[in-house]
Amino acid sequence: MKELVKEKVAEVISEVYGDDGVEVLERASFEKPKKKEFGDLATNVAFLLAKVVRQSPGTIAQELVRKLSAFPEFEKVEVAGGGFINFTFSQELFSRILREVVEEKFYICDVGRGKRVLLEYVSANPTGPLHVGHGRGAVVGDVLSRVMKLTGYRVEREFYINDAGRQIYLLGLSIYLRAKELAGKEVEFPEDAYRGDYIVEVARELLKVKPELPELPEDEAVKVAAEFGKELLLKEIQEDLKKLRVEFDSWFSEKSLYERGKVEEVLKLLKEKGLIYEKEGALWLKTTLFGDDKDRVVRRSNGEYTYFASDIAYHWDKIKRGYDRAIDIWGADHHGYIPRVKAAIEALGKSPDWLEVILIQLVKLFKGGQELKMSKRKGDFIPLRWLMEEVGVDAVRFFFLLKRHDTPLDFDIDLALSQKSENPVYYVQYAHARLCSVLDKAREEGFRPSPENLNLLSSPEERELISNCYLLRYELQAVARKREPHRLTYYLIELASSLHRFYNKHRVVNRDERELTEARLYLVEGVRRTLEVGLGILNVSAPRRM
RNA sequence: GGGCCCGUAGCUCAGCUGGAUAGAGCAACGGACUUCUAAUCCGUAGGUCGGAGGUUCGAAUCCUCCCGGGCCCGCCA
Repeated sequence: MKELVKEKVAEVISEVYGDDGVEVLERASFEKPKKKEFGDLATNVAFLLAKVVRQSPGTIAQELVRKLSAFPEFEKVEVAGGGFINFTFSQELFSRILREVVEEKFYICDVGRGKRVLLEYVSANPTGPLHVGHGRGAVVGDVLSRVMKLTGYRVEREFYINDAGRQIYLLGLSIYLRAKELAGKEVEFPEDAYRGDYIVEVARELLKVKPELPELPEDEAVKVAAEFGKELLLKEIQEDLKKLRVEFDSWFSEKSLYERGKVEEVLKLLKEKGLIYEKEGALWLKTTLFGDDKDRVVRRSNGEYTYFASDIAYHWDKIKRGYDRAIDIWGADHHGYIPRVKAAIEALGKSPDWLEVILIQLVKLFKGGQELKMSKRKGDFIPLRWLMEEVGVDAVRFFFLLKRHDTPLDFDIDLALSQKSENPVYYVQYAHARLCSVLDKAREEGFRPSPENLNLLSSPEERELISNCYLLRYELQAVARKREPHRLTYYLIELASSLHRFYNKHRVVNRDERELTEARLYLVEGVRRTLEVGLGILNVSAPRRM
């Protein structure tokens, strides 16, 4: 409907002010007004036009309104607030919108224009199980990818596996030491080793297939343990993600970058550009030339490459794969890392804006008013799997999207388990179940949804519902453009709320009024469908019965 | 010390490419079930949008400074 109104406004503006006026339309807002007295849609074009044609917003608005009133799609067009133009849609237009909601994929669009986007998320080290923070990033990435696809982007989803470097060595060492311990030997555990109980489990598994491990020379044993642990833990990560209903198109191995010589290759390239120098035995990249605070080491004086080096190679690989844009989703504690990666991208000849980084803030778990603490170092962090089992995947996914990704999230486990309206997941799911129940009941009584008399749906509650359904289209656009998937949960809560409001005020099935009943059933089907689609994008179930 | 993020109702937060009288949920109080799911709805109360300046027709939103909170500043990842 925004498109339709915009079209009519463009027509009128070009008639009155010529093509200069039409340009401001791109910047103008077409929004649902906050107050329902202001009609169904409002625009601020007159304010913007005022600067171009040098007349007062009020005068311009008057002029536009005079012509816009002629269109049959609008019941009323008026000026308010000194220059806003408020549109009240005709009943005929509402009927048209509802038919689209029921019969078409009204929520998809092409604002992405087929742009290719690489979305990288989770990318947890295969050195331990996923914790709840990873889960939040996973859900944000997953839902964002779905929405971007629906809005016309070509999205590929990737998980970067940090299967090289020091943390993998430490993983191997930790498993090896635990295995020795299990074999009854005294061991000393270094400070930076992984201490979680899962390491003992991995060691136990490894001993089953390789009982001689504790007797092997340490170098060899650590290597074996690292390889074994890495694969086992990666498999567990993949299982957790599957359980969380999060998918990827590709799994990119850091180690493969070394094996294919990609790290050396990209450093050579940067060296040829004169951006790498040697100091104190180490190799440095001149990231300060591109806005970083200081230059960064890419190869340490002991000959080992840093994590940054392989990350440069990784992003170089992304660049070469030809994406229009790359989006990385990281934990907020990595924010200090952004300038150097962007610097590297610029050093490689790409605009730093090509890479967008979305930061995911901390998740804190609360139960009985008490915070459940986590700390990865000590190994007593809260595993994502535990949370999924505790509250269910629907609640986990929905709750992770209840706040903007860059604000810390307090996850209330008691609330997630509650089966009352205070729990937003139940609130939305209940709306869907309720509608299914109405449709079933109506069918039993011989009523069918019908688009024959939609003009009967003229109450404020009905008009509001129709327009809220169609809003999904614009919410998805906003989610994609701003990269803010949490908007979708807020939208669904609002839609459910307007449904419950309608339901309490109007009876749907009424034997004495067949035409109205069937029109309302058509509306009910439209709302049900919209809820189903919205929950489907969140990948949260839409139950028929609760 | 430098950088990033945040500060909106008692609590948890939406709203931020400037727009009309700043919203929701929870908590509090008062109502609505012989009728399609009360797992719901309606109403009341609750605010110097951290503070001060600036930009302009208009600022919670943009800019500057200050206050308060979190995170990051390694030849770790």
